[in-house]
Amino acid sequence: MHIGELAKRSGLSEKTIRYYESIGILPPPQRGSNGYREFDEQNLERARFAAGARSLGFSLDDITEILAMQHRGETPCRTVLNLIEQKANQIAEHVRLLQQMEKELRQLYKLASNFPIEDIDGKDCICHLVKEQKAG
Amino acid sequence: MHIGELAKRSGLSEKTIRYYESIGILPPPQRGSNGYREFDEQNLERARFAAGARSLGFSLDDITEILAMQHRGETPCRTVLNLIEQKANQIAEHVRLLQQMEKELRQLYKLASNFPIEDIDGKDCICHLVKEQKAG
DNA sequence: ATACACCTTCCAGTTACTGGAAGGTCAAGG
DNA sequence: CCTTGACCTTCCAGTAACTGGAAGGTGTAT
Repeated sequence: MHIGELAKRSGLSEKTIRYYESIGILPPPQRGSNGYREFDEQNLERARFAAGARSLGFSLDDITEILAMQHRGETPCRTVLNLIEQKANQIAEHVRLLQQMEKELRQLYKLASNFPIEDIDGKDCICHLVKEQKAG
Repeated sequence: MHIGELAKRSGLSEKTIRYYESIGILPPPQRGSNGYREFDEQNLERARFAAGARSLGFSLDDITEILAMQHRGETPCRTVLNLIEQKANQIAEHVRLLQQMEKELRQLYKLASNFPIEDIDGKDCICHLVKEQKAG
């Protein structure tokens, strides 16, 4: 299959497929006499693995490592399992921070809504509130 | 004050201060006879505003725009107010996606924990689960 | 004299792509 | 034969927001 079909079936864009090839996540495929890339089912598997792992939040470095392990004949499953747990924990922490941030923004909004909106230099300007944010 | 003190008092790193100067978020400051940057309280204000806005999740583009409005003598407050609301909504959506992702990862982890961990090619390998993720 | 912190510039790298230019290939229609 | 349009190619540059590091000057204390 050509790159367009692989893109459709794997969920990656054509650009991304070429990019992944350039950084070694996908192997250089066969080429037709016209220079077009020719992909087989194995390429599709690999592309789908990459797409799935990315959509779970794994970095390209993680993916490279997992694929390299497979290539060396090692079983990456335990590694993947560990990565999954790590990633889930990282996300939980990330969510915590974002929720904190959202709360602050909503509070700021509430506070600021009562302010004279044209007061550019006054202490009641929103910009002054923003300044207090972290480095009060 | 020199860059080190500004860094401490604003919460930005020295690198970041130079970077902000290079892209116009901070103005080119006075220089001492030795070439060292000399900052005043106004620079500190501006740096704090930038730090506060960044910590609320605003982009440097947002910040540039707000500062430019101030510079033009416009009152950025209404714009800032709108941005705050927008940003809060974006974050809420982001959180929703991340939580979905975390849920998927935890499910995957649970599922995978029961699998024979050394099964590299079998259908029960974690890697096969990962592949099903988006492009099943 | 030398150690040390502090400052300078500049270049390159990070992450994961995306956009666009300039051009070759293939099949169908007129 | 020509054109249109979809599909493919390569390469270069840009994104966001910095960070790291090299190579070197400055200020102060011992």
